[in-house]
Amino acid sequence: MNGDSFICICIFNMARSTQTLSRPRSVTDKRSAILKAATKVFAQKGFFNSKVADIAEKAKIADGTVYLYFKSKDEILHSIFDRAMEAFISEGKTQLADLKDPIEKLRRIAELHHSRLGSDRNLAVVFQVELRGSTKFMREFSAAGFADYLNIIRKTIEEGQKAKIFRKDIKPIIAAKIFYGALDELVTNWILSKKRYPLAPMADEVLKIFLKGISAK
Amino acid sequence: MNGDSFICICIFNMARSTQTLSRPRSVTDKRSAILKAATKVFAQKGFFNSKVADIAEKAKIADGTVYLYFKSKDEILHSIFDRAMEAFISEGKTQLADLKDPIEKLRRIAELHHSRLGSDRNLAVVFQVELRGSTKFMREFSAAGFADYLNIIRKTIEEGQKAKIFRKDIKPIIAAKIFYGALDELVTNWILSKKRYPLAPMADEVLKIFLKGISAK
Amino acid sequence: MNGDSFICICIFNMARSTQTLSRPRSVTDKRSAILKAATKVFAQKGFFNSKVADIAEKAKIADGTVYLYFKSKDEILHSIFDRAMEAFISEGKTQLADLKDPIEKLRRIAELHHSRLGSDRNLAVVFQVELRGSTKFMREFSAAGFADYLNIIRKTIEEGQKAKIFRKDIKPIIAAKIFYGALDELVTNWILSKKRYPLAPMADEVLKIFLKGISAK
Amino acid sequence: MNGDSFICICIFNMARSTQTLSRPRSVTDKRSAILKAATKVFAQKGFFNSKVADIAEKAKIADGTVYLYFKSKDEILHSIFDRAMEAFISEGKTQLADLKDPIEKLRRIAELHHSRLGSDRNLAVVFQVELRGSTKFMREFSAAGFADYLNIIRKTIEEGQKAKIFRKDIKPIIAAKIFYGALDELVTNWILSKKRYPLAPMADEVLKIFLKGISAK
DNA sequence: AATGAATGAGCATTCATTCAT
DNA sequence: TATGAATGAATGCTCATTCAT
Repeated sequence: MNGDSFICICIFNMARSTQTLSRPRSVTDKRSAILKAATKVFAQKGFFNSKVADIAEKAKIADGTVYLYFKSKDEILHSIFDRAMEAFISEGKTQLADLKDPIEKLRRIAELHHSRLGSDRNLAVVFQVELRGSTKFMREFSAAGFADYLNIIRKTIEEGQKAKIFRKDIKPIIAAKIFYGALDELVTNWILSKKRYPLAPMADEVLKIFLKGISAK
Repeated sequence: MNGDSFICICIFNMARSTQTLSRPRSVTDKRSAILKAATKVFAQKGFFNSKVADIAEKAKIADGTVYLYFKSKDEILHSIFDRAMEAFISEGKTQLADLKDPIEKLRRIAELHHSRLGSDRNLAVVFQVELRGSTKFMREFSAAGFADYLNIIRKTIEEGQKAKIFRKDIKPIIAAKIFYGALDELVTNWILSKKRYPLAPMADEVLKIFLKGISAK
Repeated sequence: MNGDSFICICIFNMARSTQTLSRPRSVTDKRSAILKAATKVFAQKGFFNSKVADIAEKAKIADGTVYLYFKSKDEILHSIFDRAMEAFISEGKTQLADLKDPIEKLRRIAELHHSRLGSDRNLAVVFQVELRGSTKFMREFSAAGFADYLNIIRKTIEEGQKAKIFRKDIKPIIAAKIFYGALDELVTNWILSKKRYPLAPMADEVLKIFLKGISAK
Repeated sequence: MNGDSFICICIFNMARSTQTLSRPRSVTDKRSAILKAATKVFAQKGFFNSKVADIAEKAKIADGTVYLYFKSKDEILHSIFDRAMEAFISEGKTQLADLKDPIEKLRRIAELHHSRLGSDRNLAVVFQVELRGSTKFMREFSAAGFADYLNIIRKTIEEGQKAKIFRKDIKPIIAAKIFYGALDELVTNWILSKKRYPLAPMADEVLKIFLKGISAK
């Protein structure tokens, strides 16, 4: 299943890049500008309270132009997710490729999770808050990249079990969700907090508990 | 004039209480019916896509009647949260009152968390999905009952640390968030899953990992 | 202030007494209370911005009770006009009855016009502003008591013409409108002015100009 | 104050015309079309009973388009008044500029007043009836152009007094209101009358009486 | 007569989307 | 491609009126 997903993503990336490369740079730039503007606007006002006109203004284009790049307001939200998730998973795989130790892998995942979202607050807000504003989106979200992400964690846990580093009495898929949930909650708290603090160090706290929690010793 | 008013008010109050006593059921029922209907509608369509008319229809009342019990559509969402959170925390405190062992307390919290949400899917959807659709609400949410909830967990962890059952090198407030995040993620997954499975057993999985993770041994 | 109102009501009741006597006192009182409350509310907020509930509250009765005395919100406005106009014309006729000199009659009319409206600001506001908010009402208004009022003035002018006191080259009906318009405008100005000054003395100014204007000399 | 207003109006007109000229004709036309349609609709149904949709329909545009030109239904009413009053006063000043004799000036004012309103019944209805439907508007109305108008009349009367043509025992500002009130009442009567007759000749009747009334002789 | 909870028609305004230029 | 004026469907909320008690 993991293999499948991997292939899937690869194909997807290829398809994407083909598309992207064949377009003049300005096209990509404008598309990017819209996504960036939308991320900011959605983060500030929320998806439902954001007007397409706000996005267009922030992207310094006319309202109608948005529709040359996206079919609808909904699609913009999707694209934000797609683009970020794609980059995220792709970078995750790259970073995990040279690691063997499951513990190190989980550490890398946690660090990546928090450093990524911690470095782009707007994106984080959209991920933690806006993407969850509708069951409709959540299902698609869940079905798409998110499942891939969970699978990477799950496989790592399974590897650890095979290597007798991790307990065998835990279910890898559930443990993966627990791991993800813990990381996720800290991001959400970070976003909603009035205090501004670095997110990255939080990853350690999760690891401290989770790794001991699933340790075979 | 003062005397008159006084009598007036007395009569008025009496009238009120008579009325209220003879009617409490219908008033309460109607309010409840609206909340129940709204929970269902919000769970199905999402808050922003739900019309007040939908709620009224499901509650079998006229549109305008909704506004005799709630000031706005927003207030309905708030009330759903308030009522559920209040009941949740109140029951939590009751159930924890007779427990001494921090481990048992955390177990009880986890079980309660999952059994409560697991027994009312609509409410769970609203909690997991709709309440997070806006930073605005999330902040209020966070500021209100949610903080109480986290505090209960945090204190329990602190107790465990004092009793030398739990590790001292973890920060209770962060550990509390991790615990909550883990439980929460399983609820979200349960909601979004196409498969229908009981939520309650998931609590054990969280406990298995978390308790070992924070154990002093 | 309480005393004033009381006298006011007494006068009013006397005028109405034919109708009124056949009804139990409480009925009349409640009807009056509603009209008084409505006059105040309409004067403050304007007819269209006034709620029936506001009127009921000010009259210290239940919303529904209003409809035991008036068929609709519109009818309340009508009744305010009818009652006041009736009282006004009736008093006018009484006061003019013992006068022979057309000049004295016009003087009496002008004084009455300004003293009446000048002594009840709320009523004046309703008369000058609210009653004119709809052509629909204006036509009925025009058709009803207002025509009577104009006729009294017109006849007086005609008398003066016959007595060779007033010019014959003016059309009585138009002169009557001019006289009325002049008086009316001063009332409107008085109402809208931020300054508070007595209205009654204004009548003299109108008379000074108008009487000379129509004088035969 | 009169001088100031004059300059003010001039500047305003210049600014207006610059703007207007730089816009494509269609923009101006659409704005005008809305105002014209609104005047008609308000005249027929009254402001509060008119729907924005009615105006849009009559102007042959979509409902939403109204809001590209006006911020609210209220603003439409204001604009009708502003535009008409501006044109009215501006034309009045022009026409009075070459006249010296105060009597001639008053004659011109009266004629202009009646010929203007007499030539656009819908506008007249809005002016006489709708604009007076709320104290709120009346105050603004009174504060704005209306005061200018009264001042023009007042100054003319003062000139006449200085020239010893008019009586010195009348207060110019009150006389101005009387003159205005007389003209105004005839307009209102004309509007409400079921008979259709020319309004303009009425001006003479007012002049006949008023000029004799304030004459020094 | 009196109440006031319930009704439901009614409407200003917004904003995603389209399309003529 | 890009524009932005125009569209018109969509909806939360109000409030005059009714009616069961």
